Amino acid sequence: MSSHTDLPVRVRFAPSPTGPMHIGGVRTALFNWLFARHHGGTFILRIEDTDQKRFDPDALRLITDGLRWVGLDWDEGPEVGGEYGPYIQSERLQQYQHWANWLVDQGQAYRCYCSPERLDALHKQQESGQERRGYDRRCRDLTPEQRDQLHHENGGKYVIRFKMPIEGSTTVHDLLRGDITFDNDQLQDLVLLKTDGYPTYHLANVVDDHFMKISHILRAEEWIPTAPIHKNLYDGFGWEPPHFAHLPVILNPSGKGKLSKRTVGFREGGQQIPVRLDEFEAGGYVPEAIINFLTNIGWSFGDNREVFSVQETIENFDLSRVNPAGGKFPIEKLEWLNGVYIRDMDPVRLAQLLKPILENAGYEVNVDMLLRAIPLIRERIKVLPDVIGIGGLFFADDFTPPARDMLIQKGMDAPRTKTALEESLAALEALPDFNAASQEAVIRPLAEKLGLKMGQLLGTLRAATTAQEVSPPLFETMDVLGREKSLARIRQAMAVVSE
RNA sequence: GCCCCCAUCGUCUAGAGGACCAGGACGUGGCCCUUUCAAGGCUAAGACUGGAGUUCGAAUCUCCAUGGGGGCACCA
Repeated sequence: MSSHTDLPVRVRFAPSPTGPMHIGGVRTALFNWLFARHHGGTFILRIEDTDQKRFDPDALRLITDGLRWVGLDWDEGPEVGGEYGPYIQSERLQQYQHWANWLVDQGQAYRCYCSPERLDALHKQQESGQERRGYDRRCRDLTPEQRDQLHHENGGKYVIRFKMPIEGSTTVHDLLRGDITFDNDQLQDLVLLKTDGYPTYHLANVVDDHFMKISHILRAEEWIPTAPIHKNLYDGFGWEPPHFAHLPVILNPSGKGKLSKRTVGFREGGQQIPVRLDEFEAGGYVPEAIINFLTNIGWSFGDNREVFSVQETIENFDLSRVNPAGGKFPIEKLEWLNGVYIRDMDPVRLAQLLKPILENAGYEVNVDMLLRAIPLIRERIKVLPDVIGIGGLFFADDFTPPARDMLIQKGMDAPRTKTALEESLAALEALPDFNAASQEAVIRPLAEKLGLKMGQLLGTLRAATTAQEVSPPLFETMDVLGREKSLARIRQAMAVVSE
């Protein structure tokens, strides 16, 4: 065990409840979870609802449902409790207020009376010129008289800002990248406590990570610039900071920038790709494929394998195999992997997943028949909804026969097609046992007798019984369909060709 | 504008100084199988961003350039 895991491993996934789960968030959660499970540690879910403006009351449920759907269970957090709770930040406000004021008392933080309007004006001015961005520290060194005056002018409203060191530099150790050093004059006097009494992310994060005894912070790369800020906060409190590792971001597959729900990615051809976890679910991706896929972005198994179970991933997971470089979202690979998992899935479970999709498409689903059809259709399905196009034929009660063009194969005409159908019908009707093997035994010789190529005869029959250009093989299809339906469809086809 | 991170086939990646004329996977092309479509098997094309160093030796170390990404809120 490496030195950074000497302490009990406690990691957290700390989403903000502002909307649906994003696939990038799922990846962050997954890596935390894998790390915890590998080290026999604790995986904590913490809800960072400190922004009242962006709060979405549905988001908590979307997060917990999403995590459960992909199989990421948490040991402490909402719904499960734990001894370091509460795990929802809005229920911990006194904590943050206490520690913000503690810093003020220590002279490490100060009350700032600058209005949002003044700050806006300041930022606008900075953006148009060459000046340094950020707060100008106007309230950092006020005299008691100035402070009293501003306090009155503002009706007692203020925020608490941290006194960032101005000189020197701050070095943060990242487990994936080594030391990262920032000049302190680049750091801001960030707000710790807002006017409404809520903490900012920075304060809440540091206080909670400390009191929840978080050992490792595994978060996305976009947080690197806040690491020195947090380091200084830990120093200010006199607390030992956790270990940091910043995970690479997932980039848009074709567009620019990171994959986000705000800049949705588009595949070649303008097709939209899923970004939110519920979109993946609706799109017919299965959880184990999504998990396997996500582990292959930014991490690799160690040998040349691409397909492996969650259990194997847990056994193998190691931060040293995380690739610090960000990468694009390889959606084609997920489609392939999804197909792999569908082909490998327990038929009963696959049937459970497929049934509602077929029903939503208007089919009445007989589960026995679905179970028998699954071996025929599963290897033709990449995403679950593909079942409609490839397997709907088994459940069509009022079957619509194919058009003449589909029935009449290459090199054939209507009369010959009609003859072929009639002869086939007669041969099939005479079968005492209607199964794939017996059908094949009479149809194959029939092709020769009629002077047709195998592809022509079978093509016509396949069109007749499936009405699909693409379908499972003929004999197995008729076998599952049964004598009655198969023969009825051939008769329907004869009528079409006779017209 | 300033700061930070990253850099191997189209894409996801293996590679932690000699084992690399760089391996795997997806995708793409070809062939085989074949009643369509898949699945499967075989196969082909395809990359170390550039330049200086260090070294007997560099995809691997250092620096610079370039490119890509992230950040600079009373959002997280």
